[in-house]
Amino acid sequence: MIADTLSTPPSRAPGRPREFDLDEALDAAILVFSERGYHGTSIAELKDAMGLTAGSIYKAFKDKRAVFLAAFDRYKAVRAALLDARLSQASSGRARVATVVRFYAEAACGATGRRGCLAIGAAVELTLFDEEVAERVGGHNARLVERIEGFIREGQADGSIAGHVDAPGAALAVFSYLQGIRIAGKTGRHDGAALASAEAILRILD
Amino acid sequence: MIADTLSTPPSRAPGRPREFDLDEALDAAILVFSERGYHGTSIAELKDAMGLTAGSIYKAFKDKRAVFLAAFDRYKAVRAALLDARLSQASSGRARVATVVRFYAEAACGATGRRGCLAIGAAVELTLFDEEVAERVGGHNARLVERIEGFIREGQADGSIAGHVDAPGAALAVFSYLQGIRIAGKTGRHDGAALASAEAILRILD
DNA sequence: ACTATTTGGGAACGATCGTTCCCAAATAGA
DNA sequence: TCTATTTGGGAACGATCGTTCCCAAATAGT
Repeated sequence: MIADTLSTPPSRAPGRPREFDLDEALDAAILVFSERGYHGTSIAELKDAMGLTAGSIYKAFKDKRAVFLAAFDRYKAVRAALLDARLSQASSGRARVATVVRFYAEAACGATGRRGCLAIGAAVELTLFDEEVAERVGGHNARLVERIEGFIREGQADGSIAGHVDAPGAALAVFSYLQGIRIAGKTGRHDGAALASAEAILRILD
Repeated sequence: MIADTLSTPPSRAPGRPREFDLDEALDAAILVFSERGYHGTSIAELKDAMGLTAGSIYKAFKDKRAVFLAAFDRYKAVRAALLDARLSQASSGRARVATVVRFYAEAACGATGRRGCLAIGAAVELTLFDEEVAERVGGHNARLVERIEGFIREGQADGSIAGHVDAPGAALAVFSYLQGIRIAGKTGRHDGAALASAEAILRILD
C-alpha cells in the first residue's frame, strides 16, 4: 500500500504489473453501484462492467465491500473536484450557495439523475448496519452542511445574504434540498422544474 | 382476490382460515424493508420479523417482490392517513405547507429517522430497473408535488403566501426538502437542527 | 538463469438465496 | 360424514451468491 517513502522514481515493485487502470475500473464500479445499489450488484456484474475477472478484482480489493468503499471515495473525490472548480468562480457567499444548489439540480436531471447518487444510495442502503459506511457518509454530509453554513455566514458578512437568516437551520435546509432533488431526479418527472426549484430554494437567503 | 361483490356478511371462503393478520405482518415487513432495503432483506429475515414460515408467506404473496409492493402500499397509506389528520387542522395555505414540512422533519429524527423511509429506499434501489415500482413511486411523488403546489396557490389566494412566489418551482423545492431531510436523518447527526431547517425552508413562501 | 513475487484467467467451493413441494390441520358445503 | 379447498410448518430444490484456489504469465532482484 504505502511505497515511495521518499525514494527516487516510481521504482516498480516486483511481480507482474497490473494491466488495468484502477481508477478506470472504479469509474465503472461507480456506475454499476449507483444504478443497482450495493446489495443489488453482484460480483458477476461488477466483473463485466469493470472488464476484469473475479481473480483480478480480489487481488486489487479485499472483498466486495472494499470495492464499494473505494468507489465511494473516488465518487466523492471526483464530484468534490468538479464542485470546487465551480465554487472558485463564485465571488460572494450567496453566489457560492447558489453554485452548490445549481450543481446538484443539474446532476438531478436526465440520465445522470435517473442513475442516482452513489453517496445517497450508500446512506439509504448501508448506514444502519455498517458503521464504517455510516462514519464516512455522516462525515461527508456534516462537512457539507458546515460548508454551506460557512457560505451563508460569508454572505451575511459581504451583504449578499440577509442578516436575519438562521445560518444553521438554513444550511441544513439547503443540504436537505440537495439530497432531495437527486431523489426527485430518480423518477425523471421533474427535470423541467429542477432549475426553477434551485432558484426557489435560494429565497431562504432573502 | 375480489369477493363480496355486493353480498351479505363476511361469508368466509372455504379452506382453513388464515391465522395471522395481514396488516400486522406487513407492518413488520415495512420495518425490515426500511432498515435493510429490498435486496438486503432475505426471506429468512422477513420470515422471522413477520412471525411466519416461508410457506405461509408464499401463500399470502406471489413472491418477495409482491411482499415489498404490499408493504410499500401499506406504508404509503398509513403515512398519508397520519399526514391528512394533521392537515385537516391547518386553516391556511401556508399552514398546510408548514404542516407537511414539519411532519417530515419530525419523522427524520431519532430512531425513525435512522430507520429511513421505505418509499425513498424504493426510489433509490428499484426505480431504475423495475417499471412498476418506478410508476408507483413516481406517481406518489408527482401527486405530493402537485398537492404542495396547490397549497401554495391556496396560500397565495388567502394571503398567507406572497403572490410573487413561483408555485411550481417552490413546490418542487419543498418536496425535495422533504425527501432530503429524511436522508439527513439516516446519519442521525442533525436531529437538533431538523425542526429549525423546517422553519427555514418556509422562508421560500415569503 | 534462477528465485521471489504479483497478476490474469477461470474453475471450483460452500453458503445462502428465493421458491416449491408435501403433509397435516382446519374450515365450508353437500 | 365425505369432499374440496386453503393454511401452517418445514424440508427440499436449483440457482446464484461472494470468495478462494490453482496455474500460467510477467516482472524485479540476484
